[in-house]
Amino acid sequence: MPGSAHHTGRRSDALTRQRIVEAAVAILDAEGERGLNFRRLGRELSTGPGALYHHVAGKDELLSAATEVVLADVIPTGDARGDDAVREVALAVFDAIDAHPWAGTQLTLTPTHPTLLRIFETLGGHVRALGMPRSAEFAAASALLNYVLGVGGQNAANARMAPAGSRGDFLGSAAATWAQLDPAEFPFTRDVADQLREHDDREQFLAGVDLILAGIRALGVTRR
Amino acid sequence: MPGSAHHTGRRSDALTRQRIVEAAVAILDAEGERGLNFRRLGRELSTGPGALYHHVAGKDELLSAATEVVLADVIPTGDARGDDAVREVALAVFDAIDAHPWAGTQLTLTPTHPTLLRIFETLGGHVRALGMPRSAEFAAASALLNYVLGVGGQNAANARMAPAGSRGDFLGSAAATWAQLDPAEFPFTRDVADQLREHDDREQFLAGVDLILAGIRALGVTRR
DNA sequence: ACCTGAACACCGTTCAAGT
DNA sequence: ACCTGAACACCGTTCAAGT
Repeated sequence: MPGSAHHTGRRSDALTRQRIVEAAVAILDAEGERGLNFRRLGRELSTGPGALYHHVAGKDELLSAATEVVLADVIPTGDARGDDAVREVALAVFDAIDAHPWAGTQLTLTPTHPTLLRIFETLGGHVRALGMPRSAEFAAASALLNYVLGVGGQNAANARMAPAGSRGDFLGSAAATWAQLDPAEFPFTRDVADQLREHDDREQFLAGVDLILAGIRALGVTRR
Repeated sequence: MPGSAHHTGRRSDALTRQRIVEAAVAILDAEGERGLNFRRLGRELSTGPGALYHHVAGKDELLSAATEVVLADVIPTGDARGDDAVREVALAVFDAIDAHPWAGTQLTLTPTHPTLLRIFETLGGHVRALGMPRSAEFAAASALLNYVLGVGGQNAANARMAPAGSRGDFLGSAAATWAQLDPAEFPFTRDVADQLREHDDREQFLAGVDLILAGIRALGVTRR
């Protein structure tokens, strides 16, 4: 933090793109997509809504920038290889969306988001290292990305329905609903109601990643 | 409409929930989420926006009902078994979302949508028939559903960016962008740019389903 | 009971006027 | 150049008044 000696209040700081995006992230984390609007954001930064347009193009760009902020640094660039490397990347994205559900919504809504490209590249690199035929790499990396985004989107939607720490209640009542379904029409869902109540989202997410990884080995890997 | 003494408007039929939902589907199919609003819908049905609230609770319920209309009947209840049955269900959902992208967005946004329960049940029933251990069935069915929803969400987002028949151009220019990426930073994505241009969405979707199915066989099937 | 459409409460965005 | 906030154009929803 270089610069000014007097640090008396936030009003003394100039309005910058970075401060706007950070304030947006704070509002989004605290209240979700619904809480963010330009009047509210202006109030938070002690200015009017119009001022923000000197630094961001509009709401879409603001949401995109906020998503970038919370996702850009989470993709691991460690030295893990093979299945573990894929798991590590997938989990990092899962955890980031779990912490910032609105970012998950955003990613599923904007297929051109720069962060998606970086996730795809990282997954693809690790998939390539598994030794599939070239012709199957693209499909495998896409499958992993789409699965991660699918879970992220559902996670974000669930967070919207059970915002606070009411997650347990939400799962519990959903499980109760499942348990009371007509056994003739919903035999499977009824049977797994207990597993819904007790399951761990993160573990189950990883189980899905492992399923795809096992499929890659079974279908695609050149002999080892 | 000559001779009509009591009915002064030009509306030929009474306003019903079904007619409203059908008109909404028509607008959504023609112009996407952006084209649907209560004033427009009222105009289409020769009435004011307020009249619609006598038949639908609000916009959320209207979108939910519209999604149900285009997805309820597509889930196959045929006599396919095993992997083919799973593929059939997944493809049916894929095709429905491909034909009505806004419905894909809706499904990824509302995890409690009744259609999701039916898709989950159907997938789960077919997964169970594969003979996995009970403890793994829930995770496998969830993985399939999340993958289907992930692809559906991305598909819907792509449709929003390339609305008309401009899909080829969209893919082409995306592939061109990928081909020009920095080979040091994006080696994988750069290499698969050609595959992006030439790939078939439906085939690639099915490849992902097959990956998960192969994983189920490799990891979970009881028969050894 | 059903319908009507003006009115209300928002919210993204613009722009003339200020510093 | 940057900021301000009133104003504009929407849009979901409500409601008093009509049939």
